[in-house]
Amino acid sequence: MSSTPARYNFRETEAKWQREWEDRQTFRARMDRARPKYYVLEMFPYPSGRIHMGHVRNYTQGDVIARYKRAKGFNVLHPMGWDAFGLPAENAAMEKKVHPKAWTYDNIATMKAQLKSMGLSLDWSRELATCEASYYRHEQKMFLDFWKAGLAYRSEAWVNWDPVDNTVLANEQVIEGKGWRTGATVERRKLTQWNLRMTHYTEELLERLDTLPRWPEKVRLMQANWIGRSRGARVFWDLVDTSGDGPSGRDWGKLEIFTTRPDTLFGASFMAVSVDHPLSAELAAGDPGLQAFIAESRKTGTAAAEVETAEKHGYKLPVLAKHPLIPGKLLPVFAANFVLMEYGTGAIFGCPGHDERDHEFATKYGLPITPVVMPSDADPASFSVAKAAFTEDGILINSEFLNGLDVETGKARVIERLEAMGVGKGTIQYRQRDWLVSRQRYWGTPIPAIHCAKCGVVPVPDKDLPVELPEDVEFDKPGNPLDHHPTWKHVACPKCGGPATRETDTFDTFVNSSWYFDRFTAPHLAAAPFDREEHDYWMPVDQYIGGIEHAILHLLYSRFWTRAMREVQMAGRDEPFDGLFTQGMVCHETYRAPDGSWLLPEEVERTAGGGVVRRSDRMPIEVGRSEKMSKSKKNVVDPDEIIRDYGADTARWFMLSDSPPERDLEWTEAGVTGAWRFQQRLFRIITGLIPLLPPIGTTRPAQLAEPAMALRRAAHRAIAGVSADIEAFHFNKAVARLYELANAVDSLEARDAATLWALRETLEIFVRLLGPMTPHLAEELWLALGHSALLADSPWPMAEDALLVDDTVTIAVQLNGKLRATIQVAKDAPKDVAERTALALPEIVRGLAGKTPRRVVVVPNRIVNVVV
RNA sequence: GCCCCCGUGGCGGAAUUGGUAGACGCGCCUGACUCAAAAUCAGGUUUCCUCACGGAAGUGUUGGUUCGAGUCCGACCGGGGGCACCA
Repeated sequence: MSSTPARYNFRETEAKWQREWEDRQTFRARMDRARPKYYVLEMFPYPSGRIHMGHVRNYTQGDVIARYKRAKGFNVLHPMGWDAFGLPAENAAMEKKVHPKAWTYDNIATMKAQLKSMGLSLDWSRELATCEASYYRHEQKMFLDFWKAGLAYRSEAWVNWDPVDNTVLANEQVIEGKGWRTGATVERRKLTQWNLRMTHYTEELLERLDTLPRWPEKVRLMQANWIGRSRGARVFWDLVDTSGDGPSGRDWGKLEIFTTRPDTLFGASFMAVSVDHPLSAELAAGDPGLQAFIAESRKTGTAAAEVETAEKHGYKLPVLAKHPLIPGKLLPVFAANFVLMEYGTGAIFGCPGHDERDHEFATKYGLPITPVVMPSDADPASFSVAKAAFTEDGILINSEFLNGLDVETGKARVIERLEAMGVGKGTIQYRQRDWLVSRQRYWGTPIPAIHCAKCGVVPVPDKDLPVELPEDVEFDKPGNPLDHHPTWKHVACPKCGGPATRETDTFDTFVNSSWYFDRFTAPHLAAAPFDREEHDYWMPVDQYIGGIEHAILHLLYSRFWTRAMREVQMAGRDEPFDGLFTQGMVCHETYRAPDGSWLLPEEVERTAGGGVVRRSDRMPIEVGRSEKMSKSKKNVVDPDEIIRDYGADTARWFMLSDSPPERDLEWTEAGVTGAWRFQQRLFRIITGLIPLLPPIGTTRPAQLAEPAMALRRAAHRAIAGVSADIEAFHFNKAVARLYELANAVDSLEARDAATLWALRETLEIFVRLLGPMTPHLAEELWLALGHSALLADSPWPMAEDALLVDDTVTIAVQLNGKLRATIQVAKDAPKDVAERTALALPEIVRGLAGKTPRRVVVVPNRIVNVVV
C-alpha cells in the first residue's frame, strides 16, 4: 500500500465552501418565469437562544430537498427568518433585566451563526424577523382590512386565562385544560377580546383538506376532527312560567337547542341549559340558590381528570318546556353543570334512554327514562334502558310516526316534520370556533385600534401605521407593560380628535407566523406585504417541513389567513402549503444520579463492563428511556459541539441515516461516530482513486468488460434509487443506497482503462448524489475530481434506462410455497422455460419423490411455485 | 370512551401490485496489521438441530383467504398519537 491519504479536514473544508457559496450568492433566489419554481420552507424558529437538534433535523431535511430540486433544474426559493415575538423574551426581561428586543436580537445573531455553520442552501438576503415594524406594519394593515370586511370583531365572552403567562389563550391553545406553552391549568374569565372570524371558512377549511394530497393523512385527520362537523337539528321549545301560583304573566319565549339525535325526541324527559346560558343568568337575578349553583359549577376546571370525575348537577328552573311534537307534554328545565355554552346553543333536551350523560342525570334526579330505540332483534315488551343508555343504531319505538324506522331515516323524517311545523330545522354544527387573537402582552404586534369614549372602537388610519411598540417599558410590575406606559396609549381619536386610548393588547404570535411565507416572496417591499407578481410566481409553498405539534394551531391559522387575504383581494390563493411533511422528534436516553437529579449525556460514561457511571465520581447512575430532548431532563446534545467535533456533514448524515424522517430519531454517540467514520472512509476511498482516473471528458471505451458494466449498473441504479427516495422523503433509504455504492466502488479490483473510465463516471455520479446530504464533502470531492464549476451549480445525474434492468434475473423456486432453490433465467423468459428449469432442479426432483406436480405457478421474473 | 397509527434480529430499520424476510448501518465475534492499543482492512453474525452436507421454525398472539401472507380480512394483546360532559 502507498502512503496513507490525508485525513479529511472538515473544519477547514466546511468553512471554505460556506464562504464560497456566500461570496458567489449561490443560493440567492430570483423570479425567473423561464424556469419552474420550487418553494422549500422549514418552519421558522423562535429565537430562543441556541439551535437544538430538532432544528438540525428539520433544516437538514429541508436542505436535502432544496439542493436536490436545485440540481434538478428548479428555481428554488429556500428562505429563513425568525418568529421573533413571544413571551420568553418578556420572561428574560423580568429575570435577567435585559430588554426583550436586545435579548431577541442577540439570540438571532447566535442562532444565525449556528445555522450558517450547518451549510444550508438558504437565501439569507430574504431574512426577516416578525418583531420588526417593517414586518408587522403589514400585519396591522391586513388586520384593518379584515376588520372592514367583517372578519375581525370584538366580543365579550368567557375566555381561557393562562395564570402563568397572564394572558388569554385561543381554544386550540388549551390542551387538556392546560396552556399549550406553560402547562398551567387554564382559568375562565369574562373579557372583551379581539377575534378573527375563522368560522366563516369552517366548511371550506374542512372540505379543502381533501385537496391536499401531499399532506400527511394524519394531519388532515387531526384538522378534520378539530373542526368537528356534526349534522343534526335545532329545535325550538316554548317555555311556560311556573314561578307564580297560577299562570304568570312572564313570557320566557322559546328555548333553542341543538341535537344530533332528533330521532329520539319522543324519549325526551327534561331540558338542560348551561349555567352561562342567558336564561340561567336572567333567572339568577332573583334567585340566590341559582346564583350559588352557577358559581359552584364554574369552579369545576376543564382538565380532563376533573371533568371525568365531576358529578352531574342540575338546578331546577321555574319554567317548563312544551314538547313540540307531543301536545300537552311539559318537561322540567334545569341549569346543568355539564352543558357547555360554547357548543351548539348552550341548551339541550335530555333523552336518558339513549345518551349516557342524560342517563346519569335522569337517574340522579328521578326523571323518567323511556326507550325510543331498540336493537332490531330485541323484544319490545321486555327491552329496557333503565340500567344503561342504548346508543347504537336500531329500530324506533314509542315514537308515533317514527315507529319502525331506523335511526338515520328517523332523523330525516322528524326534521321534515319539525320544519313543516316551524319548530325546528336541520343544521350542521361545528366544534371549530373563532380565533381569539388578543394577548395581554408587550412583546407582540400592537393591535391597531383606538378606544374613544365618544366614537367607540376606531381603526387606526392607514397613514398612522405602523403602530410601533414603545421601547421604554418596564417589567417590574405584573400585567401588560403597555398598560403601565405613561404616555404611549394616550392618543387623539382619529374620528373626533378627542382624547382616546390605544388598544394595549397585542396579537397572538400565531398571527405573525400565519403569513411569513407570503412575505418571503418580497421581504423588503415597503409599500405592501408582498408583490403580487412575485407572490403569484412563488406561492404556494411546494414543500413545507416542520413538527407535528403544529398540525392544528399554526397550519389551521395559516390556512385561515390565506382565505382572509383572498377575501380582501390581497392575494388569490386558497391554500398556502401544497406539500407538507412532519418530521419526528430527536430523542436521547435520560440519566439520573442516585440523588434523583438529571445528568447531561456528557456527564456520564459507559464502563467496560457495560455499566453507566457518572464521570466525576464513578457512581453508577440510572439510565431512563429515550425521550424528546429537553432542557428539563438534560438529555440534550448541543449541535454546536457536534459540528465542532465532527463537522456539519457528519451531523447531517447522521440525521438522515437509519430513522425514517417522520419517526422519532434516537441520538446516540455511536451513531455519530459511525457517520463520522463514513465521511472519512469516503474521502479516503475517492481521493485514493482519483489519481488513477482518466481525465474529464475522456471518450467512452468501445468495450466494457463485466466488472465495469456491473459498476455502471450500480451507479445508475443509485441515481434512480436515491432520486426516488428523496422525492418520497425516504432519506434513510437514500443513505443506505449510498453505502451500497461506496461498497461497490471499494470492492472494485479491475484497473484496466475501460474500467477506470467507468469508475470516473461512477465517482462523478456518487459525488453528485452525496451533494444534498453532505454538501461540503461533496463539493470538495467534486473539486478533487477536476471540476471548476461548483457542485451546487451542477445538474443532477441522469440514469441510463438500459442500465437499470438486468438481462438475467434470479427467481425463487418454491415447493408448496417453501423456498427450495433459486435459478437464473433470461429476463422476461417465457413461462415454460422457467418452469422446465425449475422442475429439473435436484432440490425439486428430490422433493417431488417421483410424484407429479398438481400445479406449477409461474410468475415471470419472480417465482416458480411447484405444488404437490 | 371515540377516532387514527404502529408491533420485523442484540439495536435503528429494509422488503414494488401478496412472490427469495432481515437490504444498509450500528453493535458483537473471529482474523490481519501492531510490542500493545487506537484507527484501518478481511470474514462472520435471526433462532434451533447437525462435525458437516443439510434441515426445521420464524415478522406481537390467534384464526382465516391464497399455489404463496411481514403485506389482505376477523378477533385479541401491547405501544404511541389526536379528540373528549361537543349533546
